[in-house]
Amino acid sequence: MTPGVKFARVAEEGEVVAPSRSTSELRTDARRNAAQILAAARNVFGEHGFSAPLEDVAVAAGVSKATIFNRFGGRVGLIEAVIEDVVAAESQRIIEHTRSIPDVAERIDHYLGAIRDLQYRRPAVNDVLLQEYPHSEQLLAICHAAGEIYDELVEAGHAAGVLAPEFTREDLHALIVDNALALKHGSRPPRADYDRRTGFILGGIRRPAR
Amino acid sequence: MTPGVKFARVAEEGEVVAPSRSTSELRTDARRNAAQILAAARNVFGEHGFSAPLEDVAVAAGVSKATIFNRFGGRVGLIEAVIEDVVAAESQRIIEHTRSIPDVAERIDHYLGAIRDLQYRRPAVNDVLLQEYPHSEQLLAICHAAGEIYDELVEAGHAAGVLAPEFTREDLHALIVDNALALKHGSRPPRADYDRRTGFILGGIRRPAR
DNA sequence: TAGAAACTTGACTCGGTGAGTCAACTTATT
DNA sequence: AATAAGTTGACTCACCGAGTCAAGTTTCTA
Repeated sequence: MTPGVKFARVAEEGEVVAPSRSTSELRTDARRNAAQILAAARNVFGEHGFSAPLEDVAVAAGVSKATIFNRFGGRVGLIEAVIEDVVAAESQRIIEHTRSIPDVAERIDHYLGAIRDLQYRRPAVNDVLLQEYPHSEQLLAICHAAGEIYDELVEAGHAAGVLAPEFTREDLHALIVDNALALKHGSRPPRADYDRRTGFILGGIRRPAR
Repeated sequence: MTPGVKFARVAEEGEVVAPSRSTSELRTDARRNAAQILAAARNVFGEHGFSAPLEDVAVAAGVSKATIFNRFGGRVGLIEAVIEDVVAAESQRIIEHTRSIPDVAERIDHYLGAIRDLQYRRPAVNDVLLQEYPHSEQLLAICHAAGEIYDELVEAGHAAGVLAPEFTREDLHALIVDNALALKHGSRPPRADYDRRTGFILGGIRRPAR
């Protein structure tokens, strides 16, 4: 294959074009390497964020860095291939669960706690929040979903009188982004301290139910 | 003069050694340049923090970068020459004023507001907080003073029951450091938003007086 | 006012890090 | 075993500001 931009796509189940040999045109060793790279990327990106050196991913996959370029065209392609597993799925789950909580105050408490938990456990989430990486479809979808829940929570919170009336959706966003910056550039505090601080934040923006 | 580590000290008033020609051994052009560099450094560091390129300081001073090395030996020397004006004086003033407030709750509110104000106006403060620059005497003095007032405020706040009982001095430090990180690496919000958020933070850690 | 020392500076080198490339080699496939 | 696909070690490149130095300029002194 001519090396260059036209790198092969990794097998995805429902291959639309070329029905025969459905899963792939790749040679078996190449397919195996691609799978290993994906697995390694999920681990390494999940643990260290999307700015982790590709070299690290390669080593974890037992493969050379060049192979990542052959298969995925570089960092951007690799991120796109794993972002769903590393970030999108979990954040979607949080949003859904949040929506399923009937009590408004609890809903707010839950969302902030869950997001902050995710930020703590998955640095890659912070990379997404800080928009450090290229705007792919998934990225936009995630951000859109987040923007929606911000609005819902803030509006419902005001209506129910359980949120400080002057608290805006921008404040909520800032809260989360500032935390992303602190986690990304600072030292991560012990979990107990972090959770206690989550409590203080909530205490500052919530109001006791009427 | 042989260039190298033994760069000339800029004239300080009370020259202890060499009483004759008290203010300086420097040639007049060198003295003028040094003054311009100091002025430029106060501006540039004050506005962009201590990590601003020395090139920028040089340009602002109407001088070449090499001259900064001749006079101050590099970034560290230059920071030491201006840190008092850029950071130490103002933070000392805040601490003193804070101590002069009789009411504990007001004292806490004032300190947090004033520190956050300083962080917003003077990025260099954040560089100091984040310990990004060499540990000079002044640095240590500033940090020591800050540590003291943390303890005082938290202890007094607990005693008076105006601070959440589980709030620690580490929490206070984290609050301030996280804000430093957000300001340094993120986008600075409009002032009104920033101040509103200061209010939320206080609301989360304070308790109404008995 | 000339000679010497002090001072300045443009144009360099350097350093550390990680992205991205490619010619030569290896392996699967037919 | 021929061929094309795939892999890789070793490279270049870019970045970006710190720090250096030989050559030129200014001040000082006598």
